[in-house]
Amino acid sequence: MIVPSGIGKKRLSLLQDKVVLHGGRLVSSFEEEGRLTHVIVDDMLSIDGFKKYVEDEARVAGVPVLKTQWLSRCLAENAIIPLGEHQMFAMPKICPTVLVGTSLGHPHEEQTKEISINKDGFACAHASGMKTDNVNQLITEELGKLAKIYKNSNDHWRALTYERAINQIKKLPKPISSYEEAKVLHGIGPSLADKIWEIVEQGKLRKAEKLSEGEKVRTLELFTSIWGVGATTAELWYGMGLRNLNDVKTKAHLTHQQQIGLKCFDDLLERMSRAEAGEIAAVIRKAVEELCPGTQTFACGSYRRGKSTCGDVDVLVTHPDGVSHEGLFQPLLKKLKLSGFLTDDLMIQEQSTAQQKYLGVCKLHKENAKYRRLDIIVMPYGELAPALMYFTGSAHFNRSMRLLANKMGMSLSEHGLRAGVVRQGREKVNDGHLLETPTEASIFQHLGLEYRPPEDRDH
DNA sequence: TGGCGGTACTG
DNA sequence: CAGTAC
DNA sequence: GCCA
Repeated sequence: MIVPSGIGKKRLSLLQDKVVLHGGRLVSSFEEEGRLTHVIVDDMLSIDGFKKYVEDEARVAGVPVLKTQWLSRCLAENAIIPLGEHQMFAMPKICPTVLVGTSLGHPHEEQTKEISINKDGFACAHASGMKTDNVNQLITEELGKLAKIYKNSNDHWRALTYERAINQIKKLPKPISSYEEAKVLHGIGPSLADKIWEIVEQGKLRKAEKLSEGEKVRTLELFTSIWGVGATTAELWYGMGLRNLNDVKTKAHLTHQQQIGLKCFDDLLERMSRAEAGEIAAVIRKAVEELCPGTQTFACGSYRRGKSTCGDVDVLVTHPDGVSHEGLFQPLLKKLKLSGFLTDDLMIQEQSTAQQKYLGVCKLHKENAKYRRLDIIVMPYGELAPALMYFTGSAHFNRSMRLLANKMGMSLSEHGLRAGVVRQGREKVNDGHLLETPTEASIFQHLGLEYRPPEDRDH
C-alpha cells in the first residue's frame, strides 16, 4: 500500500506502475481483500497523519511502514531489501511470530528461524528461496547458452554480466514481454534487452543457435567440461587440432587433475540426489567423530541451501574447543582413503600442516555407486561463521556480499570480516581490523542486511 | 574509463 | 606467474 | 556487457 499523502502525483503513479511491472500488487486502504505486507509513506508523514489516512488500524497492525526510498531501492535492485533505517514505524503487532526448528546440524543461530506473517507481497520479494517456477525459462536458457560460450572462450567478464542478468530474470514472478520491461532491470542494458526482445519475439536467439553449431564452440565446451580444463587450455588444445576426448587422451599433456577429470568424466557431469549427498556427508561425519569426538561437520553448498540435487558435496569440519581441528586433516584423509571411500585427490596440500582445503573424488560403498566430487575444508572454530557462509554460497551470493562489504570499506573472506580496510586502487594500504562474527547472522548485521537463511542464498 | 570476490592450490 | 577452482 |  502506498499512502499518497505528500508524494507528488507524478511520482506516485510512477512508483505504482513500477510496482506492478515488477509483479507487485497494490493494495488500497479500502480494499478488504488481499494481505498487506508493506506500507509506503512519504518521509515527512507523521504518525498522526498516517493514522488519519488509515481508518482501520487492525489492517496495518504489525506491518512495517517504510519510506519511499526503500521502495525505490527495491525496484532498482529487484529484491526486497532489508527494512533497516527505511522503516519509520509499525503499528502494534497483533499477530505473534512463529518459531520453527530445523533439523540439520546448523549452529545455534539457525536452529530456529522466524517466520513472520507478512512475508510475500509483491513478488519482487522472492528472495530466491520461494519455490516459484521460473516463468522466463526460455529467456534464461537462451542467455545461458551465450553465457557459457563466452565463459569457455575466456570472455569471462561478459559471461559474468550474462549470469547476473539471468539471476535477475529468474527472480521475476511475471514473464517479460517487452524490451522496456527487460531494460528497466538492474544489470540489463541495451544489448541484453535486445536479445531478450528477440527471444520473446522469435522464441530463440539466432546468435546462440549459430554459434552452437560451430565446431569450435562445441569442442571448447566439451574440453572445459573436463575438471581442471579451463578456457585457456581448451583453446590451446583446439589450436593443436584436438577435437574429441580420445584426441585429448592420446595427444595432450594432461595434468594429474585432468587425468582424473577424464577418468570420471561421465559421472562428474551428473548431479546426485540430495539423499546421496547426505549419505556422503554422513560418512565423513562418522570418520571425524571416530578420530576426534566432539568435532563438528556441516554439509554446506547446495545441500545446505536445500536443493533437491547436488553437483558436489561440501563438508566443513571444525572443533568447538578451537584447537582440536589442527592436524586433523591428514589422519582424516588417510582414514577415508583406507576405507576406499576417497578414490582420487584433485587438490591436496600434503606437506603443509596448514592445509585447509581438500578437493577430491569419492564413491559410496554400494552397487552402482558413481564417482562424486567432494570438497572438505577444516577451519578453526573462530572462523566458523564466515567459513560456513563462504562454503554455503552460492557463488553469486558470495560475490554480492563481498561487493557490498567493499562498498562499506570492509572486506569479507572465508576467514572473517574486516572493517576499516583502505584500498588504493587494488592494493590494500590498510588491512583494517577483524570484526567479531560469532554467527552468520552477525555478518549480515555488520553489513546492515537482514538475515537470509541458506535456502534464500541462490542469488 | 576502470572495475567486476577473495582466496587456495598446481605446475 | 598463469590457470583453475571454490 | 553493464555500471558508477
